Amino acid sequence: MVRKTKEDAELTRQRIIDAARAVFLTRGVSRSTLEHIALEAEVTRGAVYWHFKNKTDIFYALRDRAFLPLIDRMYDTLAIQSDDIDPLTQIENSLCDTINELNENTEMRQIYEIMMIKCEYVDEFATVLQQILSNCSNITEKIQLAYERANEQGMLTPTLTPHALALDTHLFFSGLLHMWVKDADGSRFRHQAKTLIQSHINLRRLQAKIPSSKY
Amino acid sequence: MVRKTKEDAELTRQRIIDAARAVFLTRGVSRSTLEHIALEAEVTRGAVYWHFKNKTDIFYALRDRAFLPLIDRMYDTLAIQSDDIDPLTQIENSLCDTINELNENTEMRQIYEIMMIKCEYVDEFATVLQQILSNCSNITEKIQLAYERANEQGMLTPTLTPHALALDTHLFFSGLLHMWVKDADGSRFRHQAKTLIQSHINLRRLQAKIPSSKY
DNA sequence: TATTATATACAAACAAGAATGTATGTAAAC
DNA sequence: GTTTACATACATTCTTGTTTGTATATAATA
Repeated sequence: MVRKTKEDAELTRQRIIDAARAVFLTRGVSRSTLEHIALEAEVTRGAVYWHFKNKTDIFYALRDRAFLPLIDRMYDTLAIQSDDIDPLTQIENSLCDTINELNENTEMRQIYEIMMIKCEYVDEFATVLQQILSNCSNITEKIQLAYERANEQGMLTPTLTPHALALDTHLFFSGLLHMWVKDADGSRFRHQAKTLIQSHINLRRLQAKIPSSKY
Repeated sequence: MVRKTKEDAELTRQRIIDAARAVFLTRGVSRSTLEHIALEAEVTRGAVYWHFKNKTDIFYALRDRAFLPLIDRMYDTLAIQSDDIDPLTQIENSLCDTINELNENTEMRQIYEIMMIKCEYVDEFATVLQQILSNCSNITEKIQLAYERANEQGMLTPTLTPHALALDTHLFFSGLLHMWVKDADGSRFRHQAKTLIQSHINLRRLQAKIPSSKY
């Protein structure tokens, strides 16, 4: 046997990554061995070592396949400036879109779960955290710009500055993502994630003046 | 040597727990061995095995020493009903108080860091997550009650229901805690945590009607 | 109170199994 | 013919749990 074509080799590589995802998810990154992964991928450790330097290398491959794309996507949808859609709805859509993707894309959902609650951020992994933080900063900036646009259009509560609103939104969404992931059975957060996002954004919309005494 | 008094034994037990905290923090829970912990505590593995069943047992001891107390404290400060302090300020104080405690109490801060980014929630640890989620639910309920009181006193924006507001606050604070922990150098979130909390609460306060055209 | 028995609080040694990385072998693609 | 894409075998290191040993605090007893 052995000595597959280039296409076959790429296929085994993907099989190993997929296997790693499954194994990481159930055993956590640290307790997963290359033997586990190889077994799941139906290859030997030899194949794994051929395609990857070590477990960390596989972890990074996993991250690149899902974590970064989703962040990029969020970044892009926020950066669009359109006259058709108001900035607040744009933020709302962007957040909802991310939740949607997690709902529909099993791979992405599982990788997020691994990175959030099945990985210890020490040594080689510590840098990953900083990268995530950095990406978050960029997103927050984009959100702030959207709030500024909303403000210029007079749609925003005057209570807080766009900067403060953006930070608050960022923290809200961070919390939501964490809870969304941890809420495995969906009873607490997953089923109402979109409602939560809508509420969060609505709180920022300038309310039509309600005549105080009428009604 | 050996055969210390009961007090001496309790002291070594504490030394082991403290050592575990230091080791977990730098190496992560999975990569920490009982040998590491014993070395840090200046005892042998024999002592560790005398006081604890295994590593998981030590982890739970750590959690009980800091994680649960802080949650309880938050719960208690939220549950107080006083006429002296308005409910919104009460929520604000409760959140700020928690952040304060993390700032001042190194042990608590480190244990939170371990539990948030240096631990993999699989197998024996998976249940811990569910317990945390459950505690969070209780806290959210208390926050909701406070918002309801604020509402009755007419201090609340009518935009959202107390329930929705409480969920939003919970998610905000979850996100803040996560970012606070990850922001090790303090440049992004730690230094402005209280400002963020104030902003978050201010957004809920019913604004004095601003004459729309004057200035 | 003095003596003895027993349980305590560890240290040290041991045994066994994992896990890792590397080295070697090999058949087929190029 | 050479390189690729693995499988197999090997050596080493790490960890863990258990077992054994032991000095002494403490309780029991006389």
